[in-house]
Amino acid sequence: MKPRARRGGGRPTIADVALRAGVGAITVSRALREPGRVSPELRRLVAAAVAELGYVPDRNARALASARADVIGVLVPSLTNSVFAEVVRGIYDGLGDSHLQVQIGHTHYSGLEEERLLQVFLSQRPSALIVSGIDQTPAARALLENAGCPVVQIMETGPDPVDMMVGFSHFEGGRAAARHLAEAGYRNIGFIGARMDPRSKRRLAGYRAAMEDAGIFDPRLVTTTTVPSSVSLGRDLFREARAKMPALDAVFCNNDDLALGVLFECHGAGLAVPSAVGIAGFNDLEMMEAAFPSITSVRTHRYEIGRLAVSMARAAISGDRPPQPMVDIGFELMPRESTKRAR
Amino acid sequence: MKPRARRGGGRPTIADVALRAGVGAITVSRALREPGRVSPELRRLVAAAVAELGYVPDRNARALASARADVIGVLVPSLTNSVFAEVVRGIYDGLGDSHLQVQIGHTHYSGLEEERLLQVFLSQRPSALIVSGIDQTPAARALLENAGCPVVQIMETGPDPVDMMVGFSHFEGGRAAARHLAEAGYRNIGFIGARMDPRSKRRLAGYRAAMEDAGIFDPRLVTTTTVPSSVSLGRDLFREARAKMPALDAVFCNNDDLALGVLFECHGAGLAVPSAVGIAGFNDLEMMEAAFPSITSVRTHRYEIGRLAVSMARAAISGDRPPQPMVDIGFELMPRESTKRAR
DNA sequence: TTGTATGCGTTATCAT
DNA sequence: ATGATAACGCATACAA
Repeated sequence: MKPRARRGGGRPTIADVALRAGVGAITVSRALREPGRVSPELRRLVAAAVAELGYVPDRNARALASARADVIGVLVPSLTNSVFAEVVRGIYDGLGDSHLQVQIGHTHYSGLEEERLLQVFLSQRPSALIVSGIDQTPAARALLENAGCPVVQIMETGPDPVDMMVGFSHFEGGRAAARHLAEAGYRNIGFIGARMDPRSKRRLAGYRAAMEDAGIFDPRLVTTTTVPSSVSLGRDLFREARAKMPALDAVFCNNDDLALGVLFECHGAGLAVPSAVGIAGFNDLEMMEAAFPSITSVRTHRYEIGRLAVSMARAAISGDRPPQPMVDIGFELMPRESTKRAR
Repeated sequence: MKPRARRGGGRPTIADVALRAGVGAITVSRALREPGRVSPELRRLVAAAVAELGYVPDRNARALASARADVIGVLVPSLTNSVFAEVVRGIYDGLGDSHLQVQIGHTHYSGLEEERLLQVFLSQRPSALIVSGIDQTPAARALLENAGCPVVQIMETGPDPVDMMVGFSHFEGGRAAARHLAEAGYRNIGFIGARMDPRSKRRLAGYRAAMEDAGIFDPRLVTTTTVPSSVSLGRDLFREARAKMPALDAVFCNNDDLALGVLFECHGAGLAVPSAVGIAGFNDLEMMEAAFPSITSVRTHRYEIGRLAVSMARAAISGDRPPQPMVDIGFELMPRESTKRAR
């Protein structure tokens, strides 16, 4: 039977390299993936042949043969949330010179969407999976447990990790912020929250705990909505909160966007910050320090979470799982002008 | 010879489906990809078998066999820049129900890094490529021209597209902002710019053109740095600009982060906005409208650019290239309080 | 340490 | 419209 024309684009294959180097194809394969298992001499020959031919391994063929794609799947709620944008930056940076590729999926804060994306991702047999939060649906949880690859849950800590975990306690973060406001001398400290995803709810719980500790909790101090967060929403919610509780003299905001909105609303309404109104945010975006007055916030280590998640995943892929499968990376209260109340 | 155990994870394959449906494997393949070429009857049989077995096609095998991955490569400077985060959101949304996956690469504003990523991406034979800007290195340009897949350049318009293009004129955007400030009655209108990537430079050129038209250009009005943009940098640059030109009565900022910084610096220094200082930004982030006073900006249609780029790419993949390979999506000047100078 | 034979799951080619 | 067969390029299993 007559040999057919090659279907591929004529790119050099591993066989071409092997021929050129005068070795077997498998030796080329090994020299590229596990250089330690090939003699230095052959390794050199292979490297030379690769360079001369401009050989680039075909990822698709590799994935098919090994039943494993060099892909790390990442599930985040949204990339326009700059907090997750920074997590993703940390993830990319954590990749370093590995041949791993990142595949990002947006859950849009939906557990069902997370489930669906998990199915899609899993169908490619990723090398590892990074998912946001600890509130997966039971189905998603089952998928993760049977993923057959390392899994890292990020942004939060909690009991019962699927596999590995890097994050911090949003409850404690919320509590620290509220406690700070109370200690600064504010008495009617409101909570303003948008979107109210699970992490926001835990911040609210932390706020409540601190308020109850100080004996100054009042449910009317809490103003939330499921609407996505924005600066203008911060203005709106603050107006709403003040209408409900005119005595309000401070607010802890769900996140920094809202806090910025509150600051602008105060400017607009002629309310002095921090003397008439204290403001605290969450996440400590860069602008908090630059605002006038500068805004108190809870710094979260988003970039580091991304980096660490990848490094744990890579370790697990390599077979040496981190001794510490669960890392609480903490947070840091950043007290600033916006909560310096004159007593 | 004895049959070996299956290497794969035991997932049903196309052969299993074919057996179950009582058809050939290729018919299953076709029924899934080009239903129109399979008789309705067999199509039904195949669909049933797929459902019963829970068959999911193996992307890797598909990519290997067809020499084409269902991946659309996207190259952006950075994801922490919220402008590009929104572009990417548009891209994902534009995917709709297609089976395409997105692969994102960060060039970090480096032409060389863009070249490198292009090599990596190309090695997977993507279905399409979306790249940012029009300032590719000659090598990158050559790679794109020989990519063998549709290419969309985004964010800018310009002569000589590689293939397709969606964007707007940064020159005209900069010119419109500067002209607006001049028409508002400001005389000593500064330009503040960070990073100064090619697009920023074109905005600067637009600013200069408008200033020269008005006969009020002075090189000392321009303050730039290659440092990445941030709110605090906006404060610093504005201080620097004022030190250089005490008569400064307005600034057009490279982007909204800087503009916000200028606003805060004015607040801190007791400079009234817009009466003492006019401020205009670029991109029109959500917070511009919510700021106090609200900040004039040039609205750019980032999300739409992402959506459109994908829809053009998808059309080209399907063989029907858009009649209009080059789309200028425009921009919109958003005049606000920050430039309402009392004459 | 190196090589041989074989399989990975799918699609392109060609024939019917 | 449907099917048989041969790639696709690489990695696994096993032998040497």
